[in-house]
Amino acid sequence: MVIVETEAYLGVSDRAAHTWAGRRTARVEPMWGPGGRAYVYRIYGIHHCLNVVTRREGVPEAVLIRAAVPERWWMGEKVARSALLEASGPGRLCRALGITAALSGAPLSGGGLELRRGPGRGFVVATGPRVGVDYAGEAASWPLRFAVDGCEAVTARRSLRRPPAS
DNA sequence: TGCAAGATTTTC
DNA sequence: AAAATCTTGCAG
Repeated sequence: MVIVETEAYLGVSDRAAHTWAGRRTARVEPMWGPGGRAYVYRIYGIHHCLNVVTRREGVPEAVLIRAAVPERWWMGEKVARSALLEASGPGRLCRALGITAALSGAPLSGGGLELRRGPGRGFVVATGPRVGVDYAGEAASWPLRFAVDGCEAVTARRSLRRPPAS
């Protein structure tokens, strides 16, 4: 799959982050570990969400993976609409990839998960506020969501903006 | 030990 | 627009 939508969560100063104000519980422990590992949590009792821990040990920042598309579609081939949207949304993405909380803390290479640089091809990255964090006060308006502009598998496209024309 | 709320998805 | 569904975190 090729990741097409992400959100950043900025450690202890980000009210929308699970590690806001230095929270450190068993659930978020992988966030506090070294980068390059997964942080997976269950949400609403039903779904799972996958994050990539990004910083060094002790700095709990991560990127939430919200949507991905099949490589074949990304390379221009046609795929069924159901397949295109199979990993659209953080919960569906985890279900499509078989990711559960059991993988929280696992390395993103060699540990059952494989994350690598995708085929970058002159796409436009749109930005906007993060989804579902209205409770986070000012942080709710921070433009920390990033997505491939115009991609149908990207969620909540209404709130996304293209970068200023160059 | 109990309860309110949630980084969502699906259906009415 | 609202339910489904249950874990986490915090209060007591």
